[in-house]
Amino acid sequence: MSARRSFQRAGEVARRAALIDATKYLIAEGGPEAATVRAIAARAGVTPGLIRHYFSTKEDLVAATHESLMTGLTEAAAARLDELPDDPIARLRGFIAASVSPPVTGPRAMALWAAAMQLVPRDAAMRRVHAATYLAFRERLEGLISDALRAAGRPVDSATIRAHAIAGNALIDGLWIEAAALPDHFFNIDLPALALSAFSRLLDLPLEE
Amino acid sequence: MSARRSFQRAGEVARRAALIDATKYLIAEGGPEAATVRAIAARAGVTPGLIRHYFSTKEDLVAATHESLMTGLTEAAAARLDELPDDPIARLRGFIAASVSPPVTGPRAMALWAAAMQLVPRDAAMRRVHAATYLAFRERLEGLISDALRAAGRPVDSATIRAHAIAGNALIDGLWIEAAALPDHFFNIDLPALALSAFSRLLDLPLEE
DNA sequence: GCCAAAGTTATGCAAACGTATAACAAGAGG
DNA sequence: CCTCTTGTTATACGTTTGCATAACTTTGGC
Repeated sequence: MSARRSFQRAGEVARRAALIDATKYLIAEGGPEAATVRAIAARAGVTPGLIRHYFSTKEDLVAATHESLMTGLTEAAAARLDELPDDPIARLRGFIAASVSPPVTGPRAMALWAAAMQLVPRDAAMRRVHAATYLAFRERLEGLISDALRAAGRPVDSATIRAHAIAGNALIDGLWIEAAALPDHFFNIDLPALALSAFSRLLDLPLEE
Repeated sequence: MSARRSFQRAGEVARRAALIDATKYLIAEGGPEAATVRAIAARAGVTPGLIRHYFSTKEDLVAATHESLMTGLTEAAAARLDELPDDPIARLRGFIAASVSPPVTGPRAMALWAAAMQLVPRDAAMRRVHAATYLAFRERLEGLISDALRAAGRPVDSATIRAHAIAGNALIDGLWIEAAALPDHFFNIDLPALALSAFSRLLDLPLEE
């Protein structure tokens, strides 16, 4: 009786990805309290015990989920970079526009991000992941800004560039957060155009088409 | 033995307020998962059963808490505006600086804000409250920007001012969120100075001292 | 001063939580 | 075809959770 459930081995990368995806889905859909080990396992098509086999604790899984989300957002913004020409200004323009366009914008990413931010102030692992991913994005932006200014024959002072990257990063973050939180109010606003216009004045460097 | 604990009747309004305050404190300090009925009751100086006497369910209490929080934040922000001097540029400068300074900055405010934001995408009531408070803040900023530009003898185009307010609001939000989330990376950065510098370029209007 | 109403406490319970441990079975190596 | 490894399931434990219920105690009205 009670035949043991049959299964297939999926390998570490696939299983970790499945568990992280399930966690993302559940948090986005029902908040962190909906992402119980049992619900995550059920959605990933495995039994709860397997979570412990790949993540030493649930906190680990949540931290890995946040890392996946943040790197995913950064990659989404940078994905089109390779398709762009070598022109540094066009590259900066594409990066900014992609950062405030779908799929980065969208209530799903927002809910996940907000859930993670709530843990950052008091969970050391989450803080570490967040610091690393935040800085990765900012340094990417900083490099693009530096290249663009240099190409425009502008002096490149590292402290100034750093300040530009911090402010620019904050501008991007604020824009996509607010747009995702209130889609109704931003539906008819051209967010990329607004972001590029603001960046142009921020850097005193024309970025609009 | 085990003498029953003595108590005083406090009335509905006082008890409800005490329970809501306790919930706020606990969520700010330890996140929603720290706000258990037992912890809330302990902090409010009552026993857990009393919560059920004033709120039919814990969800009721949490909803009442968020409503209290949001309206409180709006009132606090509005109150600050009246303390600023008459000079439009000084008013704008003071508003920006205050928006990226304590107590707005700080992990406590961040945790509360993140807890609320996380509910916005899937809770209609929260979305309504958030929209109202966000727009109230943005319109204040828009008015201050408009006054400052007018005082500087600059043309005031309403569409442009609106875009400036959206971008400025995003910049402020992004800055205080990131500073609150990663205090270690921002503790030696003069956030008000950075914000004012960025705003100066954004508006092409000198705001620094 | 007593009585009824209601505010408050005390106790208990069923369910769900994260985690630990052991049994099993699938798939690769020989 | 067999065997060993380990990915995976199954079961269980202790804790904590939200909630229900009954007992008690304060307070205001008569």
